[in-house]
Amino acid sequence: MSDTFSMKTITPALFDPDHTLDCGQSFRWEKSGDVWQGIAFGRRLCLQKQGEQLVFDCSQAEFDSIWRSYFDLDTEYVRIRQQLSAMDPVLEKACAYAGGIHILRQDPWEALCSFIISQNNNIPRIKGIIQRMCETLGERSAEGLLLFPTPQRLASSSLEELAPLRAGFRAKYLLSAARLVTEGKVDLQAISSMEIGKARETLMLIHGVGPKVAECALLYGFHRLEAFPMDVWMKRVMERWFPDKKPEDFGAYAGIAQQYLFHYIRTFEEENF
DNA sequence: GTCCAGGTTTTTA
DNA sequence: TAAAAACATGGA
Repeated sequence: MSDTFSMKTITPALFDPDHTLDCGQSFRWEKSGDVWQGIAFGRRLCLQKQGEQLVFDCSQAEFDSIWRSYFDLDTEYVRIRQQLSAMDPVLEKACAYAGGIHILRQDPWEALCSFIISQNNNIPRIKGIIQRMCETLGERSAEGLLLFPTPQRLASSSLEELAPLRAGFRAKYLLSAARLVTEGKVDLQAISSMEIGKARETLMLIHGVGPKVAECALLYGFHRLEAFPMDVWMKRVMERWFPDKKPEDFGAYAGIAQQYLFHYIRTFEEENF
């Protein structure tokens, strides 16, 4: 954080980078000291809180063209939280607890790969595999930043070439994704505007993409806020607090409800309330 | 050594 | 069809 000239400071309503960048939706952000650092859409960003303010180490132009959208700063989370809170007392608590989380607008391809890797895996290892994937197959930007590998680069790799990633059985799933995407059988552009059932069906053409990974890709990669990933934690949430509810009962912002509840129960369990 | 990790595929009954 | 087991890897 040096050049004050290129700083962009904002005071967003309750947006919390700590919650947002460390809640298991993205895997290329690291915090050292008070500063978050990460790469997205070919740009690197340093970000830190200063009291109520949020300091972005970038120009106004870059903030407007990339980060405003990436951090989803124009979605009305205050209104959405009010709407969700009114639905249910537990959801109200989750909103109060985890309401600083925004659903990032990540690159669809990167999010898809990330959640293929996430299956039956833990977060430190997911981050490691993605890091090695970038080091092994990613190109460098003009500024020397390590970019996420393209589908084309991955599709032209053999299983042996992917061995250094130590992705285990997931390596063949990544290849399937890369091949179907480059062949156009899974058209990421088209998925963005598909009816959600059709979008799920299309993503699940990939060998190694089941309902949960498809749902994560839709929520975190395509910003489909009605998507509701049902993992082991969310199954506990549903059994314990919403035995008579189904994901679609949470409405158009089910995905946000899911993210808040996920964060809520995980902390809840860890701290042994 | 055993268990587990934001699941999916394959095998078995 | 539904329930187990297998799948790679590494940290606790």
